[in-house]
Formats: sequence, structure tokens, C-alpha cells
Amino acid sequence: MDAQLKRGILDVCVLAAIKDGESYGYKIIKDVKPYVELSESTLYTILKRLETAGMLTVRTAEHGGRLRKYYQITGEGLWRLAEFRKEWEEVMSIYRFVTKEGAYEETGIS
Amino acid sequence: MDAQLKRGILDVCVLAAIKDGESYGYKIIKDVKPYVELSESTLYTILKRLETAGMLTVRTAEHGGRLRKYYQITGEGLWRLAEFRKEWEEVMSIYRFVTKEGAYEETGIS
DNA sequence: ACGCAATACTTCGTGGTACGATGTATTACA
DNA sequence: TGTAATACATCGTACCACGAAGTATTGCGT
Repeated sequence: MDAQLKRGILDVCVLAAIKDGESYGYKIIKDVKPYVELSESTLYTILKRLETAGMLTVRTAEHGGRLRKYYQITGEGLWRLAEFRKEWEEVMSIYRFVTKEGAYEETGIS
Repeated sequence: MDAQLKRGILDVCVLAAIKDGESYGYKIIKDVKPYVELSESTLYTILKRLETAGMLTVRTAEHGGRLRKYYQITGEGLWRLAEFRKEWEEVMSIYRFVTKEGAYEETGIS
């Protein structure tokens, strides 16, 4: 999928991946993969961004002798997801504009 | 609307604005405005980009003593619009992932 | 006649962002 | 012993939306 089309969706995608309970980098990628291709470098950039924005909190814990960073969504993050739903109506209106048929098809004249 | 969410949509939006007949910069902005806010600097950047990509052709003509640039969509541009429709299915699948309810709501357990 | 809004196009700089490449380090398994 | 999988991090590049500012003409009100 086109990289440009992903922008603005990936952020909420990551938020959605942790909205039902905390998760960690590698798992997020695997959870999201069926829907969007997401490289590690992109993910960690996004996680850092979302943390700075206060949409998630980070907790470092040991797991199998290795350190893992667990990410948990905040109220701010949940609010962002809700906002996204509203923004989507606008997006759909644009989509309808882009895909609507020409004038003569629209009026039914053949 | 968020600038990032627009990326990848604005290009096809401009193509859609000229797909039923040639148009020019100022008119494109007015036609698209009800759906997306689009500044002049952004528009002309996009038009140049689409021209370079062979998705439209440009024709300069006088109109009311003033020069105007008319933009016409090419086969390549129409093909891009068709491709966008296909890409959209992917986008909707991502949207459903982002907005789907948590596991317990999904199973109907209350 | 004068000013100002609308029309029409152009250039520049900035900030945000996806991603490939690369690196580090540990666990698990053949 | 080595190789894949797990797990996180950093750097550089290219792309792009947009505000700001500029140029130039038409048309309308006063």
C-alpha cells in the first residue's frame, strides 16, 4: 500500500493495537500486519511520538531474561481514537467525491 | 482536517476534479473546497507533481486578457483513480481494525 | 480616478513522517 | 555451532502539506 495513504492512519492503528491491554513492539507489529505492513523503524518512531504526545505510557519489565517495553494507552489516546472516528466521516465524504461518476451518468442519461 | 490524513488523498482529489473535463487552478480549489481545504501552494505543488508523473497535461490559454493554465487528465491519471478505488478496500480494512470493539463486546458477553 | 477585493499563478522554507539500512543483544532450536 | 526469531534503537533520505510572500490583471464601488 502507498506510503502516503498510510500517514495519519498508522498512529491510530498502533493505538488500536494497545487499546484492549498493554502490548510491546514486536507483538504490535504482528497484530497489525494482517491489516498494514509496518516496519520496525516506523513503529518505534510512532511509539516515541505517541509517548511524547501523552497518548501512551511505557513500562520496562523483564520477560524471559530479556527487557521488554510495554506500552499502555492513556485517556488521551482513547480520546484520539474517538476523534479519528469523527474525522473519518470527512474522509468518506472526500472518497465519495473522488469516486463519484461524471455528470451524465449521474443524471441517468445514456 | 489533519494534514497527515490528507496525504495520498489530495492527489486523487485533484485528479477527480479534472476527470470530467479540463479545469484550472483556481477553479479546482473552489470545486474541491466543500470536501477538503486545499491551499494554493499545496495545489500547485500537486499539479506539478501530477504533470511530472504523466497523469495530466497542461495547456496555457488566454482568458479575459489573462493567461490561464488548463489541466487535462490523461489515461494514466484515470488509471490512478481506478487504482485508488482498489486501494480503498485495504484502507477500509484498516479502518475496521482501528474502530472494532474490544473482545468482550465482540463476543456479546455483558 | 483611486483603492480594494477577487482572480490566477509562483517560489521558498519549515516541519512532520514512513522507511530502508544498520547495529546490538538474547533466546531457542536444529 | 550456527542460524533464525525475538526485541529494541538510531541515522539518513525522500516525500509532502502548508504558511508566507510575491507578481500581475480584472472588476467593482465610491
